[in-house]
Amino acid sequence: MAKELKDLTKRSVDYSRWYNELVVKADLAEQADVRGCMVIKPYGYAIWECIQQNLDARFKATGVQNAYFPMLIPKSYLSKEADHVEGFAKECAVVTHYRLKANPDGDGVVVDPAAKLEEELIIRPTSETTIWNTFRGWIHSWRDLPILCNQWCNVMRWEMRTRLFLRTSEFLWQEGHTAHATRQEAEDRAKQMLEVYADFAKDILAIPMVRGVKSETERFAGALDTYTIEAMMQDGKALQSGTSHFLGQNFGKAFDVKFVNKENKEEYAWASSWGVSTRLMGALIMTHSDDNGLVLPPHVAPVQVVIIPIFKGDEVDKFDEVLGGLAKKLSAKGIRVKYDNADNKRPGFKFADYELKGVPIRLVMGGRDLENGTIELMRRDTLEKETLSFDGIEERIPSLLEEIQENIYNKALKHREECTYTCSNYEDFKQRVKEGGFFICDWDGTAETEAQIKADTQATIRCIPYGVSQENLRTDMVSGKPAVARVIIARSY
RNA sequence: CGGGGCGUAGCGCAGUUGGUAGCGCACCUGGUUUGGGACCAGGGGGUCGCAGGUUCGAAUCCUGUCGCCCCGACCA
Repeated sequence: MAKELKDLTKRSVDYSRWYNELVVKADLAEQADVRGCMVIKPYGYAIWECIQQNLDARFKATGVQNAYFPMLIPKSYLSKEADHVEGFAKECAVVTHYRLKANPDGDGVVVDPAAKLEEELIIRPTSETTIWNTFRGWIHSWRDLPILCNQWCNVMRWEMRTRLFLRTSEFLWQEGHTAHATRQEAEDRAKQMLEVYADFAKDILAIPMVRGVKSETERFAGALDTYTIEAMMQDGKALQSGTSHFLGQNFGKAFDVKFVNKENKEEYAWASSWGVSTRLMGALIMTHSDDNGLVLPPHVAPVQVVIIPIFKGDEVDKFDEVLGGLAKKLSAKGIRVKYDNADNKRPGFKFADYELKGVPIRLVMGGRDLENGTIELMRRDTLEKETLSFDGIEERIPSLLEEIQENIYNKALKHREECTYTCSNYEDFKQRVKEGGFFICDWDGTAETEAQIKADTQATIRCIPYGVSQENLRTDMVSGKPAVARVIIARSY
């Protein structure tokens, strides 16, 4: 595996094949038999749970509460917001019948034509419509606002081409939906949640995110503004990792959600929505992995420390006592630790396997160490080995985990910075953008220019980034017209 | 929906001018091993995607059909 991966990355011929192999071999997920769908395996799901728990706590700290809305949406709801339906209509799975019957011409079952639904139901591609239809009954007065709701669920979008974690027909996500009495409040909430996402990505996933605003063509269907966090993968491509939308009164109007304000006047409610999905798993994998497999930042690693004894025959008892005790001490410190004394796998196999799975720290003790009172420590991020005194080793682990977390983040940040360029010559741009990287360019603000760039290079405007000066704008490199914004352009997943 | 490719054991593949269906990994049994993915011996497992056709004989040739993968358009 390691060798195969190495060859692939070295040649850089097929980053996506490397990615696919890694996802499968590291036991994260596999392609389901059902078209475009994915089976998330227990190890992959453990990482997702860690993401869920941490994000959920952050949402709640901002006053958000969890709720659940139905998976099936009547077709008529979807047609109420014009832009929204246009954006999603092409990728909806539709339920038309509610019953099967025995096949009269042979084996198996067939759809019972008598069980045709009067109104078709759509499997949710996102829940704005059904939630705003529900909000109508919840919102009457300014005193009912704001409503800050989130749901963890699955959604379905019938994508033409799918890729494990990055784009599957069905995916797991959270979608937050808020209703507010004022435009300002809704807009602030959309921006606030983007910050929550960016902080989470940095603190937990060790992924540096570019925050910014989408151009009109890249905006969510039905939004007035879409805010985004964009990460750079190791091949220099961008990955949109989370979005937050200011929806204005579009859904308030479409679903007739009105309230009486403090001045006793009727007004439509203002909305935001925001989401991140299992795509974050893809971001995690493609940001940090190396030739030996996955590299997990300690804060998302289901196993942070693995302890492996090397023993002959029935010597295992001696190690169980010493290393079992160490495992207990570490887990008393809140560290997720695994003691692997299985005798059906050789040590070399275990080393390679835990590296493949990205476990941040490995502790190994053999007969020599037992005599000398030492233990070998290896950190996954640098692959460096060190022999340390066994006594007090547990004191060193927590700070080392933090150090690893930070190092992984800094590595990713450095890579992004090294692959971010400013560019004002279109011929030069066309050559270089193929190789990947973020290109900071001045843009004339027109969709024509965006379309031209996409047609020539497959690259798109990722966002108008925060933290990049918008002063002294020059001319657009494509049209030569005066620029209205400084944007990041890149090829993306 | 366009352009390319592939369907042979659980997975990855070979199979020449048509002639007894094979290899590696995984699996099972026994033994020796165990400081970087162990070795030896033995064993089980396949209507060659499906349906027709040509032929004494088809995984192989022909026709049809179904499914999957890759590259585009669509997209978090």
